[in-house]
Amino acid sequence: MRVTMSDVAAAAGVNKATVSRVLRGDPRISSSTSEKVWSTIKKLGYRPDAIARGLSSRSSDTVGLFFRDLAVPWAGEFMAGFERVTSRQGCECLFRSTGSDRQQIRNAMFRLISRRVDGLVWIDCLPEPDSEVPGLAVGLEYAAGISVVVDHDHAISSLMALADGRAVEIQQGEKPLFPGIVTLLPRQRAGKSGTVRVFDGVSPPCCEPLPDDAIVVCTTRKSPVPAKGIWKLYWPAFELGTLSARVLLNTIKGRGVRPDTVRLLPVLSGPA
Amino acid sequence: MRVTMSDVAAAAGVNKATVSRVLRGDPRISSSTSEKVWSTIKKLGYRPDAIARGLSSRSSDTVGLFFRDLAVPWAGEFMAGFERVTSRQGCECLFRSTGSDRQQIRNAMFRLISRRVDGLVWIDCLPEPDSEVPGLAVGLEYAAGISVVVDHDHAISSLMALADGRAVEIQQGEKPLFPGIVTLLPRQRAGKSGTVRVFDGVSPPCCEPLPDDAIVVCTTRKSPVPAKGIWKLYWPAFELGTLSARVLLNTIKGRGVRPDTVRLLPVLSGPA
DNA sequence: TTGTACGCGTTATCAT
DNA sequence: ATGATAACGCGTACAA
Repeated sequence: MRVTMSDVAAAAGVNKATVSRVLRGDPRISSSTSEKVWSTIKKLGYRPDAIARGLSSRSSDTVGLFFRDLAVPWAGEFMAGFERVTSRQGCECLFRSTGSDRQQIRNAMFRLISRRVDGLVWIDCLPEPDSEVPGLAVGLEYAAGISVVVDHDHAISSLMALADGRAVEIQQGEKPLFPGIVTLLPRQRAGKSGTVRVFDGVSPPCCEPLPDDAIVVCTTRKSPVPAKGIWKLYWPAFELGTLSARVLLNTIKGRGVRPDTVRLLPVLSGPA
Repeated sequence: MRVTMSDVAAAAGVNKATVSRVLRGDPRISSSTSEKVWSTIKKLGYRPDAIARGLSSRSSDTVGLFFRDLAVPWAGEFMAGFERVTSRQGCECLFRSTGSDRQQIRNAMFRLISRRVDGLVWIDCLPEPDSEVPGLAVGLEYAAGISVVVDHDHAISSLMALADGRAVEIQQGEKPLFPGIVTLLPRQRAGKSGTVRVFDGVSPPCCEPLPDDAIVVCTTRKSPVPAKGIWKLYWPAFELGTLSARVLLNTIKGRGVRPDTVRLLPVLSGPA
């Protein structure tokens, strides 16, 4: 049988409520009682039960992550960042891969809500309006609420600066890191010879750029390192995770977060 | 206020216990009562509370995933596979990135146990012995329990078959998919000219192989597609996820699973 | 077939 | 500063 709070209370000769207060660090507990309780806690190897706590406190220190598609290469890195922040706050994370079917998404959402999640993160999909808990959109802008996104404009600026008059060509695969970024490319003539070739979601065909050319691959920090001599446009997956976690936790705690969009800057970095 | 089981019972004019039985599909409930209860459930929009259920049933329909390093490119794909199976069974998944520090790992473990997880998956790290719940090792073999791994021997066989007398060279990056596979390579002379060059965790330097050569990249299904003309050795991340989930759920349900190692075969597939 | 009553482990609200 | 006790929402023997 597991050691419960009652066991501790009995062994320490105090009331359950007192134990609870000691655990929560209630200031109006005498240091003698506190020590007594703590020592019995350690002696008995007591560990609080998060489920029971959730039942009576009506919240669970748990958040849910909804991915439209979990099977993207940056998912792990994002979650790593997210988890780093939440775990320090004693908060656990559930995840779901939802796909695009609205009904399935809602089913998944209700399941998590029945788990009393304190908040939901919607990654590359739009928050359902009636989620009953604080929500945060990641990747897609969401005018009706809070969202964290990567700044595509800044990516374009960096590329144009690198091009410095040369032509810029962007090639994207099925699952690009910067979806739709091509439409942001200015429609101007190249003033210099040479081309900046950008590969997003596809491997570059060759790694030795021609003399005037520059090759840029879009990648996350932890992806397998591409060969030398090429530029990297980092899509900040990890940072997106840590930032999302901070924003969500603040929202949950009710720290003044109003509907807004937070933008993260992708970093263009030179060849090794 | 949320709709609870008592509300449904009161509205339907029956006892809480009856509602509970209807929900669990207890056969000894009259169909008339059952219909009555179901209709009130829908009318009131009642949704069962998983936390409360967990408290009284002493289990939570939740499992935990421990990654030594969550920030690997295949993490999402693995989780997608895992989640596909668990979600169909009404089971939710928590995740943690633990790193290699033993104490931190144990802390995280105790946190999840206090959440009453029904089982734990240890991805690329060894299960702690006193986890109190069923465990499953993924990636690393774990003699003392159940593990699911990718068959490195089979990978080598496939490569040797492809080489067919040519030399085989394997280059690995910091985070290879097949760690340690180089040591499995047979130490025999090449009988033919040409080389099979294998890249695991690093991008191939060039994508147009020499006439006699063959280029192989180790990858998962959903990674950005490498250029044409090269072979792929698939590391079955998604399948590893689905299989792990099945094995773990069976273990939890106590379906005869004895200490054993399940091996998944990587697939070597020709150039597009 | 259905109702009663207690237990699950904690938090919170009264008292004292 | 601490104790007693009632929620919290559900599962489940046991009774009817």
